Amino acid sequence: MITLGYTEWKCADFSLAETLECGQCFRYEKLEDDKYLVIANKQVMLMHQEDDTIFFDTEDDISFWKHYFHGDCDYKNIKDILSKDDKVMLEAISYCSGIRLIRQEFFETLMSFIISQNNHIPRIRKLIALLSKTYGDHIKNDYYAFPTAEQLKSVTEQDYRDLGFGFRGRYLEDAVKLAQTDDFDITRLQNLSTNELRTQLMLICGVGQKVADCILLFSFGRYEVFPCDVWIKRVFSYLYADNQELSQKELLKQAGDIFGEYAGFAQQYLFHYGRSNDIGK
DNA sequence: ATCCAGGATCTCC
DNA sequence: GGAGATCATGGA
Repeated sequence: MITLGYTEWKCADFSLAETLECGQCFRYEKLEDDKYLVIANKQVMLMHQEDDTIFFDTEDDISFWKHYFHGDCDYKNIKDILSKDDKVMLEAISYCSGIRLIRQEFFETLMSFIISQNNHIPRIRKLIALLSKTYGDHIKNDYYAFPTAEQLKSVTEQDYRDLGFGFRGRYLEDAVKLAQTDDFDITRLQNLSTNELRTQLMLICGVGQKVADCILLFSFGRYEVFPCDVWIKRVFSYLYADNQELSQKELLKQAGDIFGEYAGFAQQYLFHYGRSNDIGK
């Protein structure tokens, strides 16, 4: 394949590496020369970064990718607000100041974070790639689009188990079934309040509050939610609660009081900073 | 080898 | 409605 040229995108407050590798997204590969291959929107895109410019290996329109990487959001303003009078957050943000919250497709996010529960990130990525290769559309080389709910409609719990999804097979089957009902019509979901949407998502067997909150944050742009997983429990307790163990309810209340409408951004900075430095472990 | 993972559910009380 | 066991699997 002959590469005709790149399309450049200059974007401040953006690190491609941090954004892809901070745990919010599972469909990328790091290649040599610090180039990244990202699969989304039924396409495989090669990209790399030089200073504050991203180079996309295409001459086509890249408006999808600008939207995908939350290009219309002023991160400097958010970081200033979060780090004002908060030395802990200032430290976390300086560690990974280029994280952006990726806008991911709903069904893929739903399935991916069901798969994520009680699982390691490298294995999550492997299972998602396997699911895509088994049921998704071929794109090119060994890359496959994430399957649609329609493509998964007759896949059974046992099929998932045979592929290595373990106890999550039952959850995945239920998620596909419900995702195809009118109640899960994407336009209807988008018009729900955050609390209504969370309640709706948690009707799926296998979707608890943490998975629902990841979907709210990564797919519906509900930036006030604060997904609370084992790492956030450790990191937040250590950095903000004098290392005392907080119940999830108490932690969410405190995080909401401190970070307000930008809690989701704060969560990403804390998660990546804490996990990369083994904070609280 | 043994522990544990971007949890949720089920089963007790 | 809160604590504890259980769930599959493989990476570290």
